[in-house]
Amino acid sequence: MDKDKAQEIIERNCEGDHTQGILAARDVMELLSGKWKIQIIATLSFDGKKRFMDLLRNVEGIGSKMLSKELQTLESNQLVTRTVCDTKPITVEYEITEYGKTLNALIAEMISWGIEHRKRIMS
Amino acid sequence: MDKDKAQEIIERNCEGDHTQGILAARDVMELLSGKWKIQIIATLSFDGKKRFMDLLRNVEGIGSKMLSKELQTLESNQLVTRTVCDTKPITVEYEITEYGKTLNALIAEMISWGIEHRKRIMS
DNA sequence: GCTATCAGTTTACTGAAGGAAAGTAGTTTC
DNA sequence: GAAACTACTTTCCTTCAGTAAACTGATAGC
Repeated sequence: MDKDKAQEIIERNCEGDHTQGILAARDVMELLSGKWKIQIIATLSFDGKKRFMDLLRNVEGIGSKMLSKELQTLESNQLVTRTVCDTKPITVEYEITEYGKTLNALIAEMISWGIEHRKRIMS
Repeated sequence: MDKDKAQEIIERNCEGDHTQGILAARDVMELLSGKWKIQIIATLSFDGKKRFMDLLRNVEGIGSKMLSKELQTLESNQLVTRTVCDTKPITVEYEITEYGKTLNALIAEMISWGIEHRKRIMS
């Protein structure tokens, strides 16, 4: 999203009733709420498909209970897909969906703002 | 942020170690965590400065304890300013800072994604 | 004196988030 | 037959986010 478009969205929300916009932003926060969802989505976005154990190792600090729960809600929101592979022992692959990829711009915005924020905090 | 820049950020994170990016995104989620911060920031961004009671009325559903607590953390993060006015009875004005305004692009991105998401959920 | 407004604080409670560790179930390797 | 790997699930526990309602203390109007 370019700066003019961002400004346009903000301005559209400034005239009169901006309940819808705020509700929409709130939905997004809820969808991505908690300590892990962004990390899981980002990992799958950056590295491509991964198995359960790979995620357990790559998403630093998460436990199996949390990972399993978070993956379920991400799947129910159609942000990732789950594929059982007929290997021995069975493995399960998780991959980000096309829809999940539409979050890239938002995540990129978070990363760039977050990095600037870190710089500000440090100094 | 335009699409190319978003893509560039994502790609930069894809090569090798992307811990910093994920940590930065996590920071942002933490900074904006909870049910109210985005709503408060958005209200102050859209409508300009507001007093405590105005916010209590405008941020739908919030109670005075939460509002007071959230405003304190937003102030400590330099996203809003608090100004006591020498009126009778005293009033306090909250206003978004220049720094807080740099969140506009992120909030706009959330709103636009959220609105598309709502459309998808409805149909 | 009674009520109301302003900007909160205090107390007491509930429910959800999250962590640690053990258990389940199938398969393969030693 | 024991251990190890796969992908979880279950149980138990603690901490924190959030809510409701009462209270504070100053001022102002009726």
